[in-house]
Amino acid sequence: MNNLVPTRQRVLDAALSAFGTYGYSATSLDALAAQTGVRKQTILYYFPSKQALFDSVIDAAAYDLVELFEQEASRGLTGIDQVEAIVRRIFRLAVNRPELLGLIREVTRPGSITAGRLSAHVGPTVERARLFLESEMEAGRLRRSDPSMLLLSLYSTVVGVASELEVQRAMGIGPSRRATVVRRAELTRFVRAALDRARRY
Amino acid sequence: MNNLVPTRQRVLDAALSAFGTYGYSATSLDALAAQTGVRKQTILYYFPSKQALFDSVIDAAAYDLVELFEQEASRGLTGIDQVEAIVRRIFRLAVNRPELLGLIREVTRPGSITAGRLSAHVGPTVERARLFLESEMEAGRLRRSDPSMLLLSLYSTVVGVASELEVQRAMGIGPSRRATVVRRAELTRFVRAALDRARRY
DNA sequence: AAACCTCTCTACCAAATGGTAGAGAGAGGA
DNA sequence: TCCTCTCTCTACCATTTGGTAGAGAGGTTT
Repeated sequence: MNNLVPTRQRVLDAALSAFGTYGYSATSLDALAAQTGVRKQTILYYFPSKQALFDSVIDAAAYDLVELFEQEASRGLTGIDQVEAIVRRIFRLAVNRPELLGLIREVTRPGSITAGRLSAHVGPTVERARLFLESEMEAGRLRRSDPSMLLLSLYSTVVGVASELEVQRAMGIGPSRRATVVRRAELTRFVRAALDRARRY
Repeated sequence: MNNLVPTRQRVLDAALSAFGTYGYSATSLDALAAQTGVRKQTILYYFPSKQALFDSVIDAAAYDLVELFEQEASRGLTGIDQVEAIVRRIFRLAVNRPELLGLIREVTRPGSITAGRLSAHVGPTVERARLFLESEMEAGRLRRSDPSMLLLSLYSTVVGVASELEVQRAMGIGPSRRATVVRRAELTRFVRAALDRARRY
């Protein structure tokens, strides 16, 4: 069929999308096969089992994430500017590839099977981010606090605001282009306010 | 068996726990039945289908949530103090009943089937929270911004920090009692910093 | 006692699911 | 030409899943 993209990659793409949107259990190999325009056994030719496919999907997603971070971090910004640049990047990611963040949610859920795999990939990048925050605090460019905790707060806030579409709907925030822009602007202000070093307590 | 708690309630409890931890698809009625010490058909006697059971679970969870909020909001605190009280409450909830927040995640996921049901229940409470933030901004007790967006940011941050255990592990934050206390304290500082009205831009 | 209601059970079932076995088609090298 | 390797297919299978049908036990009402 579509020979521009090799079958294996097409399966991987469809799997990322489905796992990230509906979750591991709610995604069947048959559905995946139908979506890819191939038979289920073709999938099982490239990936020995559903779990193996999931692992490969995680690997691919982790690669994309790490690359995104390293690329953004290599521009040499400092303090809040660097944080804001990352926030913008994640936001764009949430708009363009919501399944990717959905997949992370799926992997990091409490009852997850494959907990450690993602951490193993992104671990060094997380550590790098932590060190960055720490040194920026040291240099007085960020409010002083526990860097790990700050990272966790940032992660929760950014990924949540960027991807919790259903919650947004419940809060009366539309999915329009304009609302998205406002959302990002407000998120940036929120993060800036939380990070700014000029505190009085 | 356990006749202190009626069967229907025991099924509901087990279902909330399982759905919130593993998700809807990953939870089978058989597993639920085994956990409750009852046959699958007994479950289907009380709830005509799996989906109906899920709906009932959502109703129950929404009731608990709304009650928690109304109770906390009726104490008449103002400004950041009120926000902080709610944050503490949600944090306690995340520690004591993590499945409940997990269930919300499950319901609000993009590919969710039963999206509207939860919103219908918590809608008025959300609106009340929004009005509170708005009036507190008006009174100059909170940093001025879009109340809906602020609510979203708060929600994401608090629920995330409170319940993203796996992410925390990846960031080197242990699950110990002490770490939990630190986590809440840091979260409070983060939120306070973001909400405090004394901004310079 | 008879009828009824509430609750839980055993016995099934059709469909979907992840996975196995192996055939066939096509390309390329010997 | 023949062989081999890569890839996708058809055919099949055991298990699990949500759900139906209906019996039986125990209590309450008539």
